[in-house]
Amino acid sequence: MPKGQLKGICFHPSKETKCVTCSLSSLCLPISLNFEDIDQLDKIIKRRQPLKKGEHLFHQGDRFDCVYAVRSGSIKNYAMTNDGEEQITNFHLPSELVGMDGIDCDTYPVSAKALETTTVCEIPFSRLEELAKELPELRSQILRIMSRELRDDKQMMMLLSKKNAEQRVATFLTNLSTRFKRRGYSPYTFRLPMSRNEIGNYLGLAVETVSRVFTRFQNNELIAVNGKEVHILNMDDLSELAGLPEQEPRHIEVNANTG
Amino acid sequence: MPKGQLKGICFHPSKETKCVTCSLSSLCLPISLNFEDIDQLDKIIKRRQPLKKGEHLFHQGDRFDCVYAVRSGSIKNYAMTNDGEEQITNFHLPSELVGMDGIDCDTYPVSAKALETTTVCEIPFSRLEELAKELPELRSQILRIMSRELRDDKQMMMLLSKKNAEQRVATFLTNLSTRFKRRGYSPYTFRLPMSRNEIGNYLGLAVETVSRVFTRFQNNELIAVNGKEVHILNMDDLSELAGLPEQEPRHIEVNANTG
DNA sequence: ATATAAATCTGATATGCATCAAAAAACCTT
DNA sequence: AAGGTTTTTTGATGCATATCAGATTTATAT
Repeated sequence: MPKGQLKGICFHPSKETKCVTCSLSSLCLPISLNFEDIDQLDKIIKRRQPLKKGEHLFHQGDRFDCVYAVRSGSIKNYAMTNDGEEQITNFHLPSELVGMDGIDCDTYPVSAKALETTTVCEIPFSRLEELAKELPELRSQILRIMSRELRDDKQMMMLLSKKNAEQRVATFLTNLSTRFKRRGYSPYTFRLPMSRNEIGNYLGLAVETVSRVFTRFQNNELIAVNGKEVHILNMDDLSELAGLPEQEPRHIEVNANTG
Repeated sequence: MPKGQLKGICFHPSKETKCVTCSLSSLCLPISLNFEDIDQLDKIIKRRQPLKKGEHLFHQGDRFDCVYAVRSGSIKNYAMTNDGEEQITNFHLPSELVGMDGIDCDTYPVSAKALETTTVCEIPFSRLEELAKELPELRSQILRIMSRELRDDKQMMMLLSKKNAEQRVATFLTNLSTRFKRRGYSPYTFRLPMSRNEIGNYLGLAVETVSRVFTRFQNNELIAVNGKEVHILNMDDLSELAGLPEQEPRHIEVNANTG
C-alpha cells in the first residue's frame, strides 16, 4: 500500500500516469481511440493524490465538475436517505467511471468515498465535452459507458425486486469475480474491498443475513471465506444460483405476456 | 382514444407531427435547440402508426437501431427473467425516450410494449448520432436524458431496498402525479395506464399487496380509486409517506396505516 | 344481453428475512 | 502484549409481505 506517499507532495508521475501506457486503457475511456486522440484525452486528465480509506472523492451536493476513472483501489457511491441512513448505490473498481450520473445536475447526486487506498484520474467534464466535440469515438464511448450503467442498474433492480438473499449474494460474488477477471486478476480468489455491512446495505439485506448466507455457502462448499478473502470453489453452482432459478410454475402457467 | 385509426392507412400528419409545433418539445429531445436545429432533428424522425394496446415497439434481442419518443399513450419496458417471468423495468409517458439503454448493445436489452393506444416518434440512432456531431446542444441533451435516467434508477434501487409496501405505492403515485403535471395534466386526477399486476411487478410487490395498500390509502382518505382512475385527496401526506420516513424505533410508532 | 375470461379485492396462513441480543473474532491504539 | 473498539458471527423471536384460496367486479366475446 502506498501509505508513505505524503499529502502535499506531488504524486510522482510513473509510466502508468499516461493513458497511452495505462494497463486499464482497454477498459476505460480511451477504448477505440487512436494514439493521437488518447494523447489529447490524456492532456485534460489530472492524476490526483491517492485517497486514503474513508476519504471522499466528492460529496452529495458538491458542485459537479469532474468525472473520475478509478486507477487502483475502489470507490463506493452512496446517498443519504431522509432518515439519515446511507444507501450504497454502486461499487467501482479500477477502470470504472465515477460521477456520470451528475451530468445533468449542478451537483453530484451521490457521494463517493474510497473503500481503501485509491488512486483516480480526474477528468474535468467541461473539457471532456469539448474534446468529445472533436472525437466521435470518444463521444460514443461515453454513451456506451452510460448505457452500460443503465443496464447494470436494471439488473440491480431485478435483483432487488425478485431475488432472495442467497441469489443476491451469489450474484454479487459472481459479478465481482467477472469484473476482477476482466482486470487481469483471478476470478476465483479475491479480496472484498467492502465490509459485510456495506454488502448488505447494497444488496438490500441485513448484515446478519449476509453473514449467514456466507456461512451457508461455505457449508455447501460453494466458497471459502477468510475475513475479506474469498475463494470461489464451485463457480458453476454459484453462477446458477445467481441467475434467477428455473422455478417450475406452481400451476401450468402458459402465457407469460398477459398484456 | 383514436381507436378508429386503421392499420395500413398512413397516420394522418397533423400539426403535432412536427417537433417545432409539438406541445411536448419542451420536455423532449428538442429542449434548448433553436428553430433551425429542431428542424434538422425533425427531418430524421419518423412518425409511426399508432400502436394498439399490447403491441410491441421492439422485443428484447431485436437489433438495436432506433430510440423512440412517446407522443401519446404509454409504454412499458420489461425483461424476461430466467424463469420466464417478466420484470418491468420502466413505464414511459409522453415526451419520454425509450430504448436508450440499448446504445452500447447490438440488440435491445429489454422489450417495449404499449400499455394502451400509443403513438411514438421513431429516431434512427445512427442518424441521431450524426446530427449530434453538428449540434452540441443536442449532444448534451442526450447526455442529460441518460444521466437523469441513471438517477431515476438509483431512486428505484433505493425504493426497492429500503421502502416498505406503503412507501413504494405512495412513491409510485406521487411520481406519476408529478410526471402528469409536468405534461399539463392534473396532478390530482389521472388514469393509471397499467394494471395492479404491473404495478406490483414494477414495485417488487405481490398484486394482493398493491390492492391492499390501495384499499388502506382509501380508508385513510389519501386517495380515491375507481378502477384505474385515481384521485389524490391528500397530496401532503402521500408525499410524506413516499419519502423515506423519520423512522423512530418501532415501538413508538403511532402510524395508523398499519392496520 | 349473456356467457366467459380476466382483473381486482379480501381473508387466512406461511415464511423469509429483519430485528434483537449477545458471543466471538478481527482490528486498532498505546 | 493489553485494552478497547469495531466487525462478524450465531441464535431466538417477530413481523411484513408472499402465497394460497375464493369471492367479486370488470372486461371481452358471442
